[in-house]
Amino acid sequence: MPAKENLRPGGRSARVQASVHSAVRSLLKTMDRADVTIPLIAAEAGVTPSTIYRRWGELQELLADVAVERLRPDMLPIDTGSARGDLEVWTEQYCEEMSSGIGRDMMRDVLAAQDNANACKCDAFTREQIALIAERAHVRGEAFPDIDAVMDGVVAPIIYRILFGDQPSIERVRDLVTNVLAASPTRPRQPASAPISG
Amino acid sequence: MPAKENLRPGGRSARVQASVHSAVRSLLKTMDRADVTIPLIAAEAGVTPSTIYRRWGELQELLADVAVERLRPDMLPIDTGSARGDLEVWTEQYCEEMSSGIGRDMMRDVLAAQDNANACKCDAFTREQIALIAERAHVRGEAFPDIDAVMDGVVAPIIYRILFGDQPSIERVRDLVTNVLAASPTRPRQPASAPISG
DNA sequence: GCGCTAAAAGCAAATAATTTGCGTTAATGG
DNA sequence: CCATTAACGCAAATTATTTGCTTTTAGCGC
Repeated sequence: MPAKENLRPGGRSARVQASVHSAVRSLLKTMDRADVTIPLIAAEAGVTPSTIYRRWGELQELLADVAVERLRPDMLPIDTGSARGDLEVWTEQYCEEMSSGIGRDMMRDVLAAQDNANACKCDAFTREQIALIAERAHVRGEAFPDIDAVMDGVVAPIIYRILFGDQPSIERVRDLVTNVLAASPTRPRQPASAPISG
Repeated sequence: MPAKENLRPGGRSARVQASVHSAVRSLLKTMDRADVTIPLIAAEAGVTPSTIYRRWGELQELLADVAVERLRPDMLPIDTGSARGDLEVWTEQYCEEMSSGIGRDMMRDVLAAQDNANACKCDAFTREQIALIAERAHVRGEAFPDIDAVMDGVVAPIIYRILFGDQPSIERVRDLVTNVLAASPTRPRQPASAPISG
């Protein structure tokens, strides 16, 4: 159970959490993640190791906790004037960020933790960004696919490739965007009239 | 650096590796993975802990090593007589296996390791299975999409959802298969849409 | 504000995991 | 069969983790 923003968000507790997070970020900048230990973080943060052990349990949870904060989008998707442009630009940026060494590491930290709440959060962040683009498209009167379609057609392939070895090229990313925009123009979810049994 | 099948695959070394792997599998059956430690595995396997430390470095690598073996497909994709049937049945089975508690854990172990060679292996396993289905389709004279298209359109969405919180429903899995078969009938890579009757 | 309660932090001792140096075993190659 | 050396076992040294207890302080009713 990562403490995070539950239980007693007041003064000292919050200060300790901030200090620990900051220590982790700082250490990860200068050393290999394999060499980062809880006692080291504690020293850097100016707290005792047992505080970290009691709050986060193990290094993995703490790293996931820090990573998810860094994966939180810090800006609105760029408005290019068109849905296609918005999605293309956002996707390329997202892909670049995630396939960078830091992005990969953060994603791994989030997925490696026992608690998958952080992974869900990352998914939610991404959906929110896409929802913003979709909303803008709607306001403009443009067609835009379902969020799930974008997740399946664009986000999932990018993440899969990053996690399982490949680095998606920019051309492939553009293809993914093209395909998802071509496939489901505006309808919520209606795959086809198929002979559904059961 | 997981030792695995490099360097001196002979008698004793191989025996130790097998014993350690078996010990890990055995322990994971009866206890929570959070409680599995290297000294415990060593005791179960009848080796000294330092042997494990020297060969695998850390628990995470050993777990990844064991997990990738369990993720290796142990049978050919079922031949249903048609490409669609083959892909549907294989996909459903794959999805079920991966979204089970054990499948999830194994995938997490593979992704959590520093060394991403194991993750690449998993990807390769999946591609091989799909290649077999594709080949059968080819022999039958049926259209079949590019392997990459299947990875992007079917495998990636399933894995993404499993990793990031959702469990894909069987209906969605069927939709994914339907869409990928409809989209790119036989050509390597052509995002165009043509009403083709197979 | 003031004190009460308990959550969270600190400290230090106890326990457990990891690393390391060195001697031994046994796979590999000639 | 012998030489070479990777891999193992053992045990001591180091480092990380857990835990019992004390102290600090946030949250809350008055």
